[in-house]
Amino acid sequence: MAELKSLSGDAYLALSHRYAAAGLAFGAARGPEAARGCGAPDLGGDLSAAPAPRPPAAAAESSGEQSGDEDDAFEQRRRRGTGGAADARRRPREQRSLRLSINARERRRMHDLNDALDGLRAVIPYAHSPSVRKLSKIATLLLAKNYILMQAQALDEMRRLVAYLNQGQGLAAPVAAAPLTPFSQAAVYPFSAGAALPCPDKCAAFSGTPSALCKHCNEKP
DNA sequence: TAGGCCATCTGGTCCT
DNA sequence: AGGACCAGATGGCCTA
Repeated sequence: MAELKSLSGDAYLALSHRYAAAGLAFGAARGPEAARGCGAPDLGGDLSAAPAPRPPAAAAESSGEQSGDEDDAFEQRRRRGTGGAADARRRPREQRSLRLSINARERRRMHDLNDALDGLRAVIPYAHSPSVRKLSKIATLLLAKNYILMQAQALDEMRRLVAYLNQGQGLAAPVAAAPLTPFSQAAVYPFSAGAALPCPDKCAAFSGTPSALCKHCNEKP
């Protein structure tokens, strides 16, 4: 997991593939179906599967129904008098109904959160095959963060490349370069007109390392 | 069996 | 007052 936290953009694809294909660190042998037997309601299971069976405590869901477990827990709290200050002012029946509605709301909220996480998983490039275990919540977030960083890095590199190409074609003037640069290139235009430094120097001037996207950077000296 | 991951319940806090 | 959000506690399921 630590590797996800410090992952650079460059390493993202390789790692995401690793997680997807091998399921490293997330339990390779765990199939998508096996992963969620656990009380995981609808969203707990894999995205396309039918809702997994629920445990008794979860069966009531938002219907406001009470399970036996929840009844017991409620009774225990009532006897202990740990219902909270607001509850203490209410009649038991009222307390209970309020508690149920709060629980249902919280359940809904968590389901919405899980929906959003599923949406995030859907757009993160990693293997979505049925044989691959679903990303955990934390892995989803970390992978998404690294994916964003990687995209930003690629975008930055593309900008530099476009700027370089424009200059090489004698289009160094910002006005002439504008049609080739979809973003506000003028503000970050890397080279002054007429500056004819060797390519690796130019690339290195902005990233500190030669660009992988620049053919000159990859040329043998 | 331990550890990871998860859903749910719960009380507290903040906001409208 | 009611709803949203949060974090801690608890218990279930699964894998190594």
